[in-house]
Amino acid sequence: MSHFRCIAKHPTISLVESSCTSLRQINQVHTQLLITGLLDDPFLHAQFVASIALKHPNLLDYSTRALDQNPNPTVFAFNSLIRANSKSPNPQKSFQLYNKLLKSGHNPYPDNYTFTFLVRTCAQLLDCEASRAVHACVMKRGFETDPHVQSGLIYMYAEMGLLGCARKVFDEIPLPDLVTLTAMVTACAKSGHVGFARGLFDSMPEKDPVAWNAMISGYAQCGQSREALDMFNLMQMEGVRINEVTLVSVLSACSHLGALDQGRWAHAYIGRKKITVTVTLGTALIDMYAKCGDVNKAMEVFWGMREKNVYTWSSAMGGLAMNGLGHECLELFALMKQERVLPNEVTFVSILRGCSVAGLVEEGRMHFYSMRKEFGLEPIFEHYGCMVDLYGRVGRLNEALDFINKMPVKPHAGAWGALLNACRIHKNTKLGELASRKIVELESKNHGAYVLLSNIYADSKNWDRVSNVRQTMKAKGVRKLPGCSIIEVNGEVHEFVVGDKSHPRYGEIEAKLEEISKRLKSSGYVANTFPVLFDLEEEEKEDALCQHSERIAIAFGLISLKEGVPIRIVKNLRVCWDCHAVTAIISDIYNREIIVRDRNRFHHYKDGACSCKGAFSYSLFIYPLLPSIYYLGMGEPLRMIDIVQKAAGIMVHEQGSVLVLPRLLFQPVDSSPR
DNA sequence: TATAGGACCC
Repeated sequence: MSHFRCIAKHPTISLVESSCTSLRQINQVHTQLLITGLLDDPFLHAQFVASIALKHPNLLDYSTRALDQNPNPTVFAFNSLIRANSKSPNPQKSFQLYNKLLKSGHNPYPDNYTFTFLVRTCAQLLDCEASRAVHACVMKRGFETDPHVQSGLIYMYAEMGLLGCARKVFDEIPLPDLVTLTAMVTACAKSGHVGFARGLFDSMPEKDPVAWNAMISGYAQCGQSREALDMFNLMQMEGVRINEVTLVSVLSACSHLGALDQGRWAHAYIGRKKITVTVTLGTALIDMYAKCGDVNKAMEVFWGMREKNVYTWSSAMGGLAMNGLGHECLELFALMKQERVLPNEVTFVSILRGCSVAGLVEEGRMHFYSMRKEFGLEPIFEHYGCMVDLYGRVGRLNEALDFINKMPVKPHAGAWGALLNACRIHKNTKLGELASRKIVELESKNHGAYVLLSNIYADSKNWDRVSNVRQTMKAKGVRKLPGCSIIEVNGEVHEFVVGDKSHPRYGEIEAKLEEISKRLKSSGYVANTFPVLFDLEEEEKEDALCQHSERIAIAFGLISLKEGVPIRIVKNLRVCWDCHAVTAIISDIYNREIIVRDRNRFHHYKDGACSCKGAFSYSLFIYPLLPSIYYLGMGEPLRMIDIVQKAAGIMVHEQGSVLVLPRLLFQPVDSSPR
């Protein structure tokens, strides 16, 4: 049998890897190998075990059993199984395999590979004790000088948040090489010390694509998306080879920034360089397009993908829900079930959000209960929050409260937040007080809870209490996050904060803001001076001219983008009511499409209307009045300009009686994604 | 066989 050692892979093994997709086919090959006695060869046996373990992670039991079918399994066979298990839902099993390896007596001893995989298991489990034990074994067996083991240990400690330990391993390496340096760069970035990671990266005498990718994904994961893109540009300038991993990180950064141009460029690059669109890369593309507001393109990518997994489906469904297309999201779920792709927890978050934006309470309930019954998935906080939102938004406040009280886990701030928001919409002061008290108990610095509560008091003209809330906030040092908007112009990302005057073109921006203000006035717009909406950003306004970050960004978009090019803005907070109204009017008077992504959804403004419909009121920290007036007394959208004037009238005269209309009246303004 | 390894909800 020794001749098998001379060839890279036995043809039968190649068969397992390439064409065996079903258990039945693998069984056939397996039987063949058993009958012919080929499995008695330890080398071939190891190849067989390894190929099943790594290519078919869902058949781990099968490959584990196959390990026993050779009396002298090699350490390679053990290592492959340990590796496969470290990535599985039950990583502990790799420890059992390690014990088995130690007990198997004769030739196989753990080697450096064994430990690089065991270390991954520890990182997966976040088990400090196991980590220390594994590190001790590494020392005992003398592998502490192996660069791969070293970098594995660095990775392990970083994953556990023990950067000090990672550092210690690193410092003991006399001459760190590319691999260990890269591991340390990753460790620093993962622990949030991305600046330090960069310093280390810059000090590296040589850098390969892996090192560059580590740095880019480090920035992307720390939320420093702009730096990630800068790094990517630098990487290109240096002529470093760009691969799939690079592009996934880049697309992820684009998603966070809403940098559609850069994302499109990356997509075109993939096409130009004929890079294979794998499931991961395709999913990253879908996510990018959806989060940049181009849901049509996201779906185009989705339909074009041959292979789709649960990530792909969840991503597309989440994108549809986020863009207000709840019915389409549910349709997609039906299709997903038809294709027999098993949903996971994340899929259900998308489904429930879809139900929420479409106002489908019963359907949402049905899906929520089917999670456990049909799919054995335990609901997590997000799902409970979605359910409270589902009941609350249509005014079924008691059911929402009931739902919270019956939660098998301690209700989190998000669940109470959804209720509080519903109380604001439906003017339930008493329940609103309860909800906000609960939130503050859980998160004493949750500014959203204070803002919403004060809005509820303001609705009932209880000004004393409004100022009480404001005082409490001051006393407790609760501050609102500064609003910040970004806009991409010619592939460059510009960032504006409230009252920002730092931009080099601020002079032009200011002139544009004044012009906008004038044109708004002449179109009949009355500036939002209603005391009803207590908006903390109000305090930060510097003059009569609205200085909210998205307005500055819009003004900049108007002066710097060609006519007809949609203005795309990404905001870190929710858009406020006034900006929402104003943006719609700007879209009309400047005949410009404006797309704003706020904290968790999209607003597509066109010809004076916004696509968000009722979805404007979503969870915590929102200004939910608009949708109620949006469709007032009509089956179809009013022009924004009318709405604003109407709203002004209504709000001035009848603050307490703005009606929330049944969701059935909401007509989609958007086109269908397909 | 290993270092980067990424995508869906947060």
